[in-house]
Amino acid sequence: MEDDFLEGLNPAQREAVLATEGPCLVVAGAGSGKTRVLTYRIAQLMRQGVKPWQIMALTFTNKAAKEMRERIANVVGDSARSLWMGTFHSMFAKILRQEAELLGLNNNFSIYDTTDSQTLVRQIVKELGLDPKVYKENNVLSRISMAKNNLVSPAAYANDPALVKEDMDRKQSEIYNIYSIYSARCRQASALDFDDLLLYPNILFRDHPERLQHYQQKFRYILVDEFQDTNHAQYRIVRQLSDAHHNVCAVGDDAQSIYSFRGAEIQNILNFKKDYKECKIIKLERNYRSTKTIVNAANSVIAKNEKQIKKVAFSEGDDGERIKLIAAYTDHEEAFRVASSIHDLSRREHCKFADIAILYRTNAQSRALEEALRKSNIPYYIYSGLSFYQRKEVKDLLAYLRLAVNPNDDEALRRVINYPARGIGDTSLQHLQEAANAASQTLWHTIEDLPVNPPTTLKSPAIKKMLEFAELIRAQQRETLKLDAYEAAYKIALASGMLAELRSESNNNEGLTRLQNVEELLNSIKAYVDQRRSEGDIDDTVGLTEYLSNVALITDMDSDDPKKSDCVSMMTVHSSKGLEFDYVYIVGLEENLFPSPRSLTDTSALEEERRLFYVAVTRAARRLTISFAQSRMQWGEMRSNQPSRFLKDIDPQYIEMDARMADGLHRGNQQVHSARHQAPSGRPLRSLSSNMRGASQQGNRPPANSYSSARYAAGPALTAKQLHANMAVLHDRFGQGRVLSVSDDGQMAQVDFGSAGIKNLVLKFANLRAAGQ
DNA sequence: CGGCCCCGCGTTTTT
DNA sequence: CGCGGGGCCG
Repeated sequence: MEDDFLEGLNPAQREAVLATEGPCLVVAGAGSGKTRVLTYRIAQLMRQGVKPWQIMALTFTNKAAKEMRERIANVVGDSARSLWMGTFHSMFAKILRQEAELLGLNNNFSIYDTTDSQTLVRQIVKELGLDPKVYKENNVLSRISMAKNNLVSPAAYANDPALVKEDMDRKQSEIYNIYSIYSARCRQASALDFDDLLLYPNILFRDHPERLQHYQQKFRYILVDEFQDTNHAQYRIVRQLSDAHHNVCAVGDDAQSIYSFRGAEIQNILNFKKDYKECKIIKLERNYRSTKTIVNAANSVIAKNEKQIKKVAFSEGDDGERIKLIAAYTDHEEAFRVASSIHDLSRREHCKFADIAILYRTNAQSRALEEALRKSNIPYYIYSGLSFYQRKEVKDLLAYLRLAVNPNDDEALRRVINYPARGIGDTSLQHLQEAANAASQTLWHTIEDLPVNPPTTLKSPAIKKMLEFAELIRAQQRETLKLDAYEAAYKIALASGMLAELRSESNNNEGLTRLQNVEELLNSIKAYVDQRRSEGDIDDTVGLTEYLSNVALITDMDSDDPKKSDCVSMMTVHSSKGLEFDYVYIVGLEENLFPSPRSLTDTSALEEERRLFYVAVTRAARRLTISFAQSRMQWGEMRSNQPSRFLKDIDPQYIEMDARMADGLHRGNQQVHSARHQAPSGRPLRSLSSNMRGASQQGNRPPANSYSSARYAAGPALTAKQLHANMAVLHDRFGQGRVLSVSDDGQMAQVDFGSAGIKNLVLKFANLRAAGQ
């Protein structure tokens, strides 16, 4: 077994696994077995006797962390659980909760998501009487974010002539002021935004050297995945933490750096060898994913970029087919020809839909494609921008939960103080906010203070309603202490009136979906509680605080993969990073779309767009098809565009032309090389055979580990009336059980599931069925 | 206070 | 075209 350990790794991979001491940069091209190297490297460390809690492995997505943890567990077993492995944000949120006191934070701090931050900025802009058109929240927020990423405090911002001048030039001279108020408000509310989760560790290390030293000693080995995507704050954290032992391993691919608009700095990977003088550089250049054609074509594209680490990706696979081009007149036609091609692929080559992906530059492009796939009865799955956790009804319930844990969370309070409607309108809320601002207090404090200190602006009915609301929240706070997260959440959903409100609106499809989403959220909380309990590392209740600190950093990108439901995957190129598919369609290769219009004036932005295209191309394992349309519906009008310059970047020997293009029917595509042409692939769509299920799913997916399958299980769910003690029942997850008792109100039942334990189930969601003999 | 309508605006988005 | 926010009216 010991000897087998490194078997199946190529020399470069092996070197990367074994170079455990000292700084090390692993330049890992697309499909080069990067996760494998990281996994083995960690296993190797543990074989050398390093304890799992001395290793910190940082990723950018929960998904990547989860995948790696599972793979490591396969090699080293249970001890993988003690690794510090996760996203930058979740690892440092955990550390910040431990160090809260030193930083003047509350350890039950809330985490503001982007929407919370936006609302807060909008609110501040309004309060300052500034023009919201000049101070658009995303604009302002990206300035604030930039400042935080670069560790620039509000005071330092105001005193930085360069920053001030930039703002003056853009006629946004008040940004420093908004930033300052924004920070103060977050602090008051005991809330950290995403950037704070990276900023505060830096503050901790700066102001409390003994804590820095502590963590330097603790984390003897640090690994960072996707290093090309680190921003300055993350870079500083890694830099400082590794300063004692110098055991830092950065893994990444500069060619796949596509998040500069979020503050990622490609320089961090490009300069790594300057920053860590004695570092080893290992290049993983063999691509195990794609055909020679695809790898070579991708190389020819990326070669057009100036800024990069020189490397030669190569494939030992088949030559494979040349890249297919589809030239369409309109986006509509493009979509139908892609659908037709997918249909052929499935029928002639019997490939699975799950092995097919359609990638686009912008989410808006999915519409036409959806229509075409639906009409062709091709099942598809859209990785939508709007995640489950961003839906209003889900955020509303989460806001109640946040309040129960941290009532000073002003954004949460603002969100639900009048939902369901309890007669506290905008004006009252505004007056409350003014009073709060005058006293430099949170909304919650101000409400609690109302009996002693009522602002003259608030009328007594409004005050009464606010106090009632406060009592509701206090009651939840008290309850919460005794209950697990699921029980607490369910109580809150009931007591707040949310469930009643949603039920009353569930007579149409939309309303029903909202209700179901909330039920789904409750289910997922239950699943979370159960899972944590089954892991056994939580002895007593898994409370709301625990749950909330996790949920804030989760997106449903992390949950299930569409591969298991055999659907064509549709997503933006950005979301496709890290994934692979046998058959890939990249659509919309047109100027002003891909590359995007904003990138055209700036070389480095254009290089990033090219890297984005490189990412798209390298998702394909076996066959790549690229399409573009002469004109498309954009913002309600037809616009025409030239084929993308990136098509010209592909070495023509790897391209096979669409018949129609080769015939010269297409005008304005002189930039695209002609090539030997083949039989036409753009046959018109006929009505397609329809024994496939056209069950397209979209958006609105349940979170991971949810019981979503329960709803589709056979047999009607049992109601309280049908249940009696000792009755045998079936549960989708716990299996067969025996009813012990039903609660008086008929809402809950206690069921003994034998080895799975005795569970208190809420009948409405438990979906119990009679155990058939 | 709350609902409805109209206007403005519109990349990408791991956390 | 489709969404969200602000304004206006009941």
